[in-house]
Amino acid sequence: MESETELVGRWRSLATCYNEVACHLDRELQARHGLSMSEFEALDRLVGLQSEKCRMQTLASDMYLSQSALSRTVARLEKQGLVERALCEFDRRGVFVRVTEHGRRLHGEARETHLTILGEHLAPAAPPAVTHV
Amino acid sequence: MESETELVGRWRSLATCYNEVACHLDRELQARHGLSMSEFEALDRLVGLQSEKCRMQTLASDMYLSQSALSRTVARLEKQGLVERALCEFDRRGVFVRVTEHGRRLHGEARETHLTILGEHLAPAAPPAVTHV
DNA sequence: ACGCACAAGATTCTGACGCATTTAATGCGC
DNA sequence: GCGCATTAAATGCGTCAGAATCTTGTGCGT
Repeated sequence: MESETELVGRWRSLATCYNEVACHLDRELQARHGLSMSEFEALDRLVGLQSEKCRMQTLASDMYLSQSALSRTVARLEKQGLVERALCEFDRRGVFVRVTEHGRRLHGEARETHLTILGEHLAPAAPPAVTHV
Repeated sequence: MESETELVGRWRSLATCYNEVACHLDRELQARHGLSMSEFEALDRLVGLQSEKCRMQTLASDMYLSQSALSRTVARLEKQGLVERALCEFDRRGVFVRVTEHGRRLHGEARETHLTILGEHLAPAAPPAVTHV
């Protein structure tokens, strides 16, 4: 069993750590590639897929984004020419999202930044020998 | 050294975990006490202080909030009668924030919810082997 | 073929944040 | 005492997220 104080402490460090990384990630991705964190993540997941197309829904549930937020995120990506929306011919309610060549290229560049930032700001918390402060 | 994949994996689980907890926290605090996460945190820190008053600045730097966000958060809390702003007589630029009785009472109630949610959603994520989903 | 319940996305509305700017007060040099 | 750089906090503005709502399309029952 764990004391309430420890529980709260764990939560606070988790939050601090997350915010720290998220903040740097967002700032750098924006500065160097003009991408927000959500935009990068969407791109990242799309590129990581086997199939080249993906339904909106699928993406939304994978990412921690509401359906409406994803819709707008994809809209922004589309406006930048990084992804394309394509209607599904079999079920015209459905919308497929596909990364464009430009999107792939930008993702490749942004991935470097992403990894760098993670390395810099996430690493120190890593070691399994948890010297719990 | 750690593989890139692991690094990204660690980041994703950190993010998922944080979002999971934050989402539940926010939802429950809002539903049961009408407080947002930032509002609760501000209240929590204020109540936890030795002295009963605190400068805006101090609060802002403790919390992961920008100065402007804090200003607005305190404004909301004030509107609900949970805190009061008071001018500092020695440095009239400064503003003190103080929890009201009402604020203390609500904080006491919300703290229970806070702890419950943390217990439910933070605890299981502790082990380093994060079995995602 | 028609109607109706339901599903996928888009859209609208509201609220919060960050950035940049503004207002007001301090204190330092002269 | 008077200007000027600096600091504390507030505020206008643009952007983004979530909730609720709207639109369009599907598929089933008759």
